Amino acid sequence: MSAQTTEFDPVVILTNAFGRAIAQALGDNAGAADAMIAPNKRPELGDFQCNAAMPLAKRLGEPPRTVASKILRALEPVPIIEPLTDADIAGPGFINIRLRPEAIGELLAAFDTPALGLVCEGEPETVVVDLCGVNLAKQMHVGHLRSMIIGDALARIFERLGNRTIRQNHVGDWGLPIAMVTHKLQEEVDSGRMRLDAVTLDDLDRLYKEAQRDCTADTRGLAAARRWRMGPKAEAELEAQVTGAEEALADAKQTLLRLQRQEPATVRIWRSIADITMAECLKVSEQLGVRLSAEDAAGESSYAAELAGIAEDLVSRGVAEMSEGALVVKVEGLDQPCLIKKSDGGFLYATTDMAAIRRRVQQFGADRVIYCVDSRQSLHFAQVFGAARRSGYATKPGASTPSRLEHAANGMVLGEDHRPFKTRSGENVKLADLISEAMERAGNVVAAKSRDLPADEVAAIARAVGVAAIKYADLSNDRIKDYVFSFDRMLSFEGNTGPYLLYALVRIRSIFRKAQERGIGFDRHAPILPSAPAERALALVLLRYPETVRAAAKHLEPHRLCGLLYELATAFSTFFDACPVLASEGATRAGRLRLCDITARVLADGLTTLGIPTLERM
RNA sequence: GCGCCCGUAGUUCAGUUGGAUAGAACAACGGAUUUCUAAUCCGUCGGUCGGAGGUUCGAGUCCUCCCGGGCGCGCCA
Repeated sequence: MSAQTTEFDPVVILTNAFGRAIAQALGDNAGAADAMIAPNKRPELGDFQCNAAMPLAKRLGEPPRTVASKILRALEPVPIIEPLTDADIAGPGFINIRLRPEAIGELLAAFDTPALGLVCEGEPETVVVDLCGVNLAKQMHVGHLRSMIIGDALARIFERLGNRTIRQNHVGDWGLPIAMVTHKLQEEVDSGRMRLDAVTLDDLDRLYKEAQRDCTADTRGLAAARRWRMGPKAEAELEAQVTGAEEALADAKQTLLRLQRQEPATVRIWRSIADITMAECLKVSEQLGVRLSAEDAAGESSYAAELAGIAEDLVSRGVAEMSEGALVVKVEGLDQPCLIKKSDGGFLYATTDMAAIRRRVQQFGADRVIYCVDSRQSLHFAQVFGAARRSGYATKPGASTPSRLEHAANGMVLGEDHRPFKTRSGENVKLADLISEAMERAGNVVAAKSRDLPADEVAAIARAVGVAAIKYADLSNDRIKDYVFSFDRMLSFEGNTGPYLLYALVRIRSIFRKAQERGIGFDRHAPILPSAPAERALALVLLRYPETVRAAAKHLEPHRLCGLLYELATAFSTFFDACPVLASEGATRAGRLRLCDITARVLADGLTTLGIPTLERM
């Protein structure tokens, strides 16, 4: 497949050519040696380099430069490169490779298709992406930000590569904490203090915290008061608190039972809580340009009816066993087993996750399930994945091996003080507030820089710039690491930021607008003849696009694509500065226009693949 | 106590399967605009890659130990 004449990726062409040369020169001794072709570390020496001679030399017991020389003698002519001689062997045995100038234009022309080199390889897979994970009755905060942004980007990357994706929002909508707040809201409504149709998410957030507090008995405080003889008044107060908490907890448990029995009055309250929370969640998704719909929500409640059956199934097949009164599934390689059922008969979130895996793999047909969740859950997922594989829930009907279950763990969002991102008073920052602040700040900058644009367009630009800033700042960092959130840095519009990428794109758009104004036509088949260093450099970055998208998918790392797009924007900016497009003439102008067009399409495609909005002007 | 993750320039971050002289950006300083958006470009300055051993022709990358930071560790979700 890679030997097609339409191949545009010089790495692939060189890998094949050098692979054949290695096999011919060194025979079986070389085995299936990789040609180790890479972009040249030192551009002044060449465009690419072959690093294969050194490891082969070790295996063959010959000096590496001798091996390199043999490879070169066995190398059949490669049309895209300048002829190689021993003079191109450098250092311990690097082979420096330089593309012919015309070849770069030809490769780029082969790359210049609507698909931009990204065709589906092999069978498309069904990929389930678990993202967002919002909890009922709680404001969304920065903790959800990364899961949503990274999850959406990964889903888009898989879609771009031709796979079928299913987004799943594993909503925390079940269990005792939800019952607590349901009960609390019921009390507020019953007493007439609140009207169900006027409840806001802020109200729920407050009630949630109050319910938590109501249900937490201060038994340690009471014990301490008795031990230190703090007086009858203090003891009585604490006793009343503990009694009250026990009652509240009992009420909550009753509410949970009523929910499980689907009692209409209780379900009505719960449904309101769910509706209010999900409306906010979808609003935030929409603002951020995260593709997440109401249909993608599969809450814990949707699995509740399956849990008992799962426990029975696991016991009957000998997968689960009793341990210290609880039902567990032991997982090879882990000290702690996966807890399926508490000694009091209740189920845990691991049980729900097992049910989710079963549905995703066996019902949805997932070949891969990717969890975009906080890295703190890594032990939990190791347990659940292990238990799911053991139980067969992770295996598609008729398949012989389990589907791939992967935790795309993300680090935390930190404030500039390197502590978890909070408000000054120590509260979680509401995601809605964070987004509106980004847009407001972006609006200030846009209004200051783009005075000649109409007000409504400025507002639209500000929204796009704010979202691009937030999302690019998140995506361009290594997913696994904590990252430091800074409005000033992400909106500075300088350096490695979302706005910088957008700026590169709008500058290209502007060239084409000007071209049209001046009656300069665009020939999308014009020969590309990169002669200036900036043109060569830009072309070589463009050719790396498809492989970079694939690498981002392979490693579940969107920041690889961010890095390439930043390099592309930088290469274009340098080109823009050094190579006049419209002021040039003839073939040069036509070729440069086409180079601009391809650059704009790759930039836009890359940004869209990451879920970052694009712009015509800014 | 056990486990996982992280440690790279003053700051924020890249660094591909182990490949040449570890790269950007910000900050600081100096330049560039009668020309397509200067929200830009070019240059200068800045590093014992947490430390010590080891494997290797070659280590930021792999192994061992140590230091520092974060997170997690059966009946919460």
